[in-house]
Amino acid sequence: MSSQSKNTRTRILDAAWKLLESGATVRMSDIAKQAGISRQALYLHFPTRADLLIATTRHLDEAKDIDDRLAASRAAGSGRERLALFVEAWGNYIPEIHGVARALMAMQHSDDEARNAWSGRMQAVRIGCEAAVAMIEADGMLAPHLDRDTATDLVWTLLSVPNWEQLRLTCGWSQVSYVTEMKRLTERAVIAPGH
Amino acid sequence: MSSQSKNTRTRILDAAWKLLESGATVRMSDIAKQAGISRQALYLHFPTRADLLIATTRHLDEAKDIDDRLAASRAAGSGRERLALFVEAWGNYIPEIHGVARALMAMQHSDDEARNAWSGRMQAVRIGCEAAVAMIEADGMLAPHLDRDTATDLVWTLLSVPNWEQLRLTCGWSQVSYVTEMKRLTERAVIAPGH
DNA sequence: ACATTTCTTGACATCATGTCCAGTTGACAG
DNA sequence: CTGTCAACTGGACATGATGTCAAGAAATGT
Repeated sequence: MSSQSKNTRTRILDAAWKLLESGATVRMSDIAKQAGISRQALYLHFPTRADLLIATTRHLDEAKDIDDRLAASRAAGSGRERLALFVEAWGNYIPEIHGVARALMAMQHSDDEARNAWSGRMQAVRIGCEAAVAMIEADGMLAPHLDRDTATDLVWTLLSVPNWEQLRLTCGWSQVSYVTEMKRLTERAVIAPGH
Repeated sequence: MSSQSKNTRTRILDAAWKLLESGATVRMSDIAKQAGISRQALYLHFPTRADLLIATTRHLDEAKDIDDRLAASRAAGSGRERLALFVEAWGNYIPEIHGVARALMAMQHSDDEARNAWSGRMQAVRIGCEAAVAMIEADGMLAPHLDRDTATDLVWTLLSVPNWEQLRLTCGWSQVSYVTEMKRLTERAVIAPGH
């Protein structure tokens, strides 16, 4: 892979990123134009649209240091704190990836590859949820009627991208309100009353 | 509109209903075949796919008496009870309309008409949420940091179809668990602690 | 029996993805 | 300077879905 090829690849990913960020419907030809190459050249780098979108999310993850940001919650001294830190990290990451996420979710229904890619990424988020829930459980603060899996399902679902879309875009909440309210809501969902 | 025409229309809607219920991807030609007519005849009754899907939801609403079922929560003696009854009514309605809902949500990104239709239906659900929240507020039990709109947004978001899909299909929850947990969760989300 | 509405058949337009191929350009090696 | 290789271009084409159009068949009502 020559350096020119790397440049082109990066130009494509940046172009896809920029266009998707704007929220518009993005065709392969739009991305090609934005990257300054022919539509066919896209297919020399990415065999399908799904591949391109998936590569774009990885590109974004790298650029935005998502791993580091999510890992920050590991420093927490309590389960409750860890949950709050995780909600903050993930909740503030959503808007940055929302354009790509949206495109990938829209393809889920028709494309297996896209579905697997997105579900894999969400599974990673679930692991973060589980770690916080496990710590809460270790602290003896897990709501009595919940087991760890169920509690993880709950937190994970609360933190889904569609929920962010609804509160933030449909209901018009600010990002700060969203994060604040999600911290409270996830706590109340899984931490035993009275703690 | 002759009676034969009515019959055909109904046959189409029933065909669409049945196919969508199965969860598969449904083309216009599939619906035509299932209804026993030509693909072109569909367009004599419904100008576009979106129109057909929208008509199918209305057809379902009628067949399933959704209005009566949602209205049942109006008999509640307290805000808390009203919320529980609403969660139960709507939560148990979701699986019955899920096939059509799924198709309509998938079209949202590309079709204005579909987006408006779906958003209109969701707005009706929001009104049900708001009624419950208003009664809770009147009972003096609304969580102190929430106003009525914000609390309604929260309950409404918790009860969204994507959340149902995630818990029920992705996480494998039973319908009973979903409803039970949603009752608890919506309560904890909007009712002041200690009540 | 006639007229009108409904439905069928088949051809066609459109739009996006993805494939194929012949030819061009640019960099680098000998 | 020249030949080679890889990346890229341009154009044509296949596919699959929605939606349109027009000519005729069939059923229905009067």
